Amino acid sequence: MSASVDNFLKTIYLISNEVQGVVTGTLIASRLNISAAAVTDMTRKLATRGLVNYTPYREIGLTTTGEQQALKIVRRHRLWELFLHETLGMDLKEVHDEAERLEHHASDRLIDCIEQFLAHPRFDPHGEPIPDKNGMLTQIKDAIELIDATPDEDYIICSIRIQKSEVFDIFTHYDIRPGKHIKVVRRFDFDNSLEVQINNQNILLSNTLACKILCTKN
Amino acid sequence: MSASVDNFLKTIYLISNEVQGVVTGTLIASRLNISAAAVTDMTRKLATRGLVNYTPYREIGLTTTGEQQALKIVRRHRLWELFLHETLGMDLKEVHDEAERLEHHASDRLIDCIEQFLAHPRFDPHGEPIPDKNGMLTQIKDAIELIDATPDEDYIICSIRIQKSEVFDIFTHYDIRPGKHIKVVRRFDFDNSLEVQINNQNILLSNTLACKILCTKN
DNA sequence: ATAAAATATTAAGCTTACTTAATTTTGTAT
DNA sequence: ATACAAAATTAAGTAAGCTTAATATTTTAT
Repeated sequence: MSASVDNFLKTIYLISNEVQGVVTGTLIASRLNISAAAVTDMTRKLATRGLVNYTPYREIGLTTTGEQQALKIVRRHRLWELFLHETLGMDLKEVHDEAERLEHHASDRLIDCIEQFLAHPRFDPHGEPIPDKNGMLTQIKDAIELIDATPDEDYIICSIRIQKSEVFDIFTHYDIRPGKHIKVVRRFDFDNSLEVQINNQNILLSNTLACKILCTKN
Repeated sequence: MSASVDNFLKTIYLISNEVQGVVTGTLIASRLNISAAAVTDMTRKLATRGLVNYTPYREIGLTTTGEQQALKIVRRHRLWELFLHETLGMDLKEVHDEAERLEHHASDRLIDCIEQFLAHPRFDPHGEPIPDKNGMLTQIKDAIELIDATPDEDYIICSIRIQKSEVFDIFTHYDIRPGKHIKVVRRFDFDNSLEVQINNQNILLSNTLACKILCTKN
């Protein structure tokens, strides 16, 4: 698979997994910064390869094989992002573009090495789930707000809701971010705030903050 | 620069740095697995870009700019090889092919991160010198055999001479390999063997073994 | 010195992944 | 129902990086 094909499949996958994600040619074109004509060309080609379902003038969709391929690229992308950020200390703003290129040029073997090195992470640094080798991903839709977590059980943070920079600073300060383990130690009913354990520290979180943290049972 | 151009310049550089390295079109073609015609095409193109010196039917050479470019790719290749082996635990046999692809697709920024992560290494896992950001490299020709090292001074292993597998096993066992720091603690004149310090251990090396280790002063 | 071998070049053509411009189809608003 | 806008398609063309086959030049061996 070429990088172009990879990106094409990945883009269709990502669009169709957005809310109201309708995969139109113009949308693909604008995401990939190519012309609509190029999209038609590629779509026809990938249809003959059995990777996309295509009827002229109709919506474009992935076949099962196509989706598997797309998930493989998404997996590669998210593992690279996490690795670049976590291991090599690259800034969150830098990792996307870098991963965008590396995802096409690492062998399966290297991707496995990275996954192992990172101890089989389930979420990338943006909180997006990382598909496993079989394309399975921990659904964010199974996630709950930390405020609803069962006390004393181990959770993993999936993502943190879009936030103002001051709120962002609090999370950064306590190193509260996707992938981290977290446990509710105590609930304070009088103001619905929580005492949580994370990074071997106990921290008090207001109700507002606790609602911003999405997590899944470990 | 495209990957094709990168590889072309790198190949010329590597050939011309071999013993009796005469850069002929057929040699380039066979190293890159492309036709001789493709080599002529590329050579003409790169000549107009000022990267190679070209006179039809004559030997091909790099301009100063071309050599700088080549050194940049060599640097990337060797840093990747070391990183894949050292950090991600990939086998020495696997790292070349992997680095061969990654070298073209990492940003300068990522390469710097990797270099920093590895603490500015001077040799790759095969013992080849890694060009620094300015294209300077620690010359192997400045290297001496460990047997000739001044006692109590700090040396860095550059490379280890081609060896039988049993000898290889000894070096592997004591983790004696390129990039490692080593110091001669004592010389035994009666059999020209050495006691050396490496990896916080003192080890006895026969004269035969000590002659296989090439090193430079730190 | 010259023929044969080795090497390099030229010419023509291919594939991939695009482009723009013109045309067709579809969806929508009245 | 129909006109129009939006979207998709087709047609023709481009650049990079190759290929093979034919041709030219250089090197080597006698």
